[in-house]
Amino acid sequence: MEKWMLIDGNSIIYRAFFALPPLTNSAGKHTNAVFGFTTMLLKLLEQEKPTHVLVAFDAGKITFRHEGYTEYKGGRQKTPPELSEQFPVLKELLGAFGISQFELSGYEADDIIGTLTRRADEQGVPAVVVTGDKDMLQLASDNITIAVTRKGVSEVDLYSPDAIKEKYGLEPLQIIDLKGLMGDASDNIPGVPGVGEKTALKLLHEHGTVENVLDNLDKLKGKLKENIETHKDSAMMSKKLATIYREVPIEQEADEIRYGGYDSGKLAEAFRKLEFKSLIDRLELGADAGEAEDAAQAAASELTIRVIESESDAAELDRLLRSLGESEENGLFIESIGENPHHAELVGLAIATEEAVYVLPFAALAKPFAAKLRDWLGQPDKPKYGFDLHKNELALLWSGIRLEGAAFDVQLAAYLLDPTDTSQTLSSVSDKHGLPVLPTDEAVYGKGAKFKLPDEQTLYRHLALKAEAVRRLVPVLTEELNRTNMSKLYFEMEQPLARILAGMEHLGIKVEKEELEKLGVDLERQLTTIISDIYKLAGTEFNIGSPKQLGEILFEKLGLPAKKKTKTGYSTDAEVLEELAPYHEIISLILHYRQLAKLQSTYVEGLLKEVRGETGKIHTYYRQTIAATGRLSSQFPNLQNIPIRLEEGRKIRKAFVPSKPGWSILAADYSQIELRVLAHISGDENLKEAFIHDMDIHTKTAMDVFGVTAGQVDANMRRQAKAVNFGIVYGISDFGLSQNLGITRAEAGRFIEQYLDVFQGVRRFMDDIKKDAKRDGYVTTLLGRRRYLADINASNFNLRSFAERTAMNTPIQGTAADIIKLAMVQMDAALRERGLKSRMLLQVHDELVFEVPEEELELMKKLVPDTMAGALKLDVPLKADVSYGSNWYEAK
DNA sequence: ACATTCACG
DNA sequence: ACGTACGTGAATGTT
Repeated sequence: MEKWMLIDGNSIIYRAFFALPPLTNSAGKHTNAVFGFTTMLLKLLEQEKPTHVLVAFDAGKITFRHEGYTEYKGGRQKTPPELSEQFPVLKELLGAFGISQFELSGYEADDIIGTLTRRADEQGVPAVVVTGDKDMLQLASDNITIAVTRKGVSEVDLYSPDAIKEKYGLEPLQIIDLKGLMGDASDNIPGVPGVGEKTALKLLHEHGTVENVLDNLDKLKGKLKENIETHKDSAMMSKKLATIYREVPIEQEADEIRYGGYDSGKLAEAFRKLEFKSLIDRLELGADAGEAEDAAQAAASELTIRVIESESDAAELDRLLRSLGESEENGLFIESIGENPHHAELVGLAIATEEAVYVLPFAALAKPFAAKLRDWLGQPDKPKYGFDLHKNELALLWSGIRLEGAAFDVQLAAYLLDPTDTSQTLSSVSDKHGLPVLPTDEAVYGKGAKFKLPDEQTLYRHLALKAEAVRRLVPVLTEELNRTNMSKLYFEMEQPLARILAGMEHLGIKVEKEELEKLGVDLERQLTTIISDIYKLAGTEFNIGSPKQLGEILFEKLGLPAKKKTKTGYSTDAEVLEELAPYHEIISLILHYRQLAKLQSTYVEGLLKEVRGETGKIHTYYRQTIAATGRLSSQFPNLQNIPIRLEEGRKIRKAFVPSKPGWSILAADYSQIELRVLAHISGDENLKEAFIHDMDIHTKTAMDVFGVTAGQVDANMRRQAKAVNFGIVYGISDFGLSQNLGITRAEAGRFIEQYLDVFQGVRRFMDDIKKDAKRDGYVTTLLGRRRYLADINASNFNLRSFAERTAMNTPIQGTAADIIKLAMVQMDAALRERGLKSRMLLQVHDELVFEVPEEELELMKKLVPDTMAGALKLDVPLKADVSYGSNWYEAK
């Protein structure tokens, strides 16, 4: 039994575009409308099971409707570019689905669909029309059902003639009369002024058609009568415009829109390009199923996989080593379980060479017979081409196996090529750079609670495929780095840094548990008191840590004025509470509670959990491939956010001590590195001058912005100038600055104007960088690090503004990140060359922390700041301040 | 799994 | 008119 499904392409893609939040793939292409269209399509295909499917599109701008009424669809906003670019994508995707598409010059999608429904009626074939437009209800009949989207495009209401009767009390064809009277703002159909849906329905229930209403005008009275009288031509024309034309000369036969189901392979490929991962999973098109599975199997079957498990495989091992000796081309993949490499469980490794892929379970690598392979891993002159070698090196180190000789790291390179791409699995990197489909780890291992290693055969095959993917990605990414001028950045900075980080992390920093415990006891005592005080003031016990319960107490029970709201309820963040402080004494207690609770849970208890029993040290894990600006990040635990701003929290730093008695903690931090970078890249003479004379930059800014002398700058002026400087670095907006300073937007705007007048080079930089970003789609740091800005040309104000601020901030923050990374590479070399015992322990964005033996203290007090200041030559001097003490707190 | 809050530069 | 400061990670509560 035949069943047709006729889809109003334009209407659905428009609705989907406005209903879904912006969505882009990693190449920056907008995909939200296509995604919405696709989910709706899949749902309806499933629900309706049509034998024929057609998507109709409007063609061209002028249709026959414009002939009588040139304003038809006038006043419409131009289609946003984010949507226009999705039309060809959708058409291509429909191709992959195997779904026919029609468009016919001079006609709209409605007319094509109207014509086909007429045929369906004539032939007695059932059809469903899918649209976002209620006009189409006029096509409903015993054969024809209209599916109108609701809630964006996620659901549809089905209208049969009976359903229309029930809802409007009208026959399908009377929908045209309805439009004639009430008009349609979106199509610029005028109708009759003052007549909306209610009135129009009342008139039609009485008289049936527009013509009859006009014939019976004498039965009406007042303003309504007058309106219809004067606009009767408009009513008739509107009716005509709303009438779907059902005689479009369509040559195709029904057979040509027959739908035989989609080809999984083609659809999977199309979804992958669009990065519709959830849909791949939903249709089980993923790498663990169907075509992709076949592809993976095919790829694996083309590989020669040699498994080395025990001493009896010694011959294979020799072969591997010979292979590695003959050609330096290889691909190394080391599998470990767990995010934290300090605790990772090693699973196994695979090495791809030109002739075969060798796989060893980790147990085999640890055995005596594998000594030669372990040697190979540790030899700096034997090149390794790997994936996340930093993590590999660290994980192996804890098993006493060294990994040296990094020649190329696919993950690190992929990060430089697009630091905003958050999916850094080998499978996604491989996919993104055009290699054949690789099963995802999730497909092979499962995720979360379901994580499980598969049988050996599957596991070995997976590792082999990954090693082979690494081998094949190396030349591709090397070439990409060349093309984007990032080779130097990669080979001279990021790759050497990876090893340095692994060394710092493995070394760790000593923490006095007793010090933290002491602080913990003290905090506990204070918390107990404060909690009972809060309960007393609230008149009830509740969970202070629950924003929901706290909100109820403050804003309902105590009746305090609610300022901000979050998605889920009242906001109770510090900013809100500070404003409420004058109203009730409970507020300051809550703020104090929050502060102490944070210290206790995150810093006392959290850090204590991370101290290794054997050594009394904490080992953080720096991640080199996370931050979009090029900064490092720190995890397990984060040692880049140890309290310092408030004295109570700052005491936490007393627990961070040197690992050897008599040594010191030495810390050096860059002074105003971001503003110095700005002075350099903007070339602003005034700002450069300020740094060349090493002036207090906030005082200098206050002098220029307020037009006063140094002596006239008071603390408040300096504070405001400091906020302006922060704003400049973040990509200034008057609103942001006004929020920060608690002043009006107009005042903030004047500050900014004043600033940009005095620092005209900065103004030029801000303007130029935005222009460059719009032209190129990315911005770069001084050393050529790139960041793509997908939304820089968006029509959505918010998205575009965000991208513009990012365009201004990234070169500044990113260049500062480049500089300290360079300093780290140089410091590491300096310590080595001079054979010093001092060790670099931590990096906190603009600060480096060392432990230093007594006899090297004098030297390091000079070497560290000099190296940091000299890391990169700028047009302004760089400056680093150094301090030291018996612990990190004292090094201030 | 997601939202809120808050610690750092 | 739009409604924001840039970049992170961890703990806790809620769904």
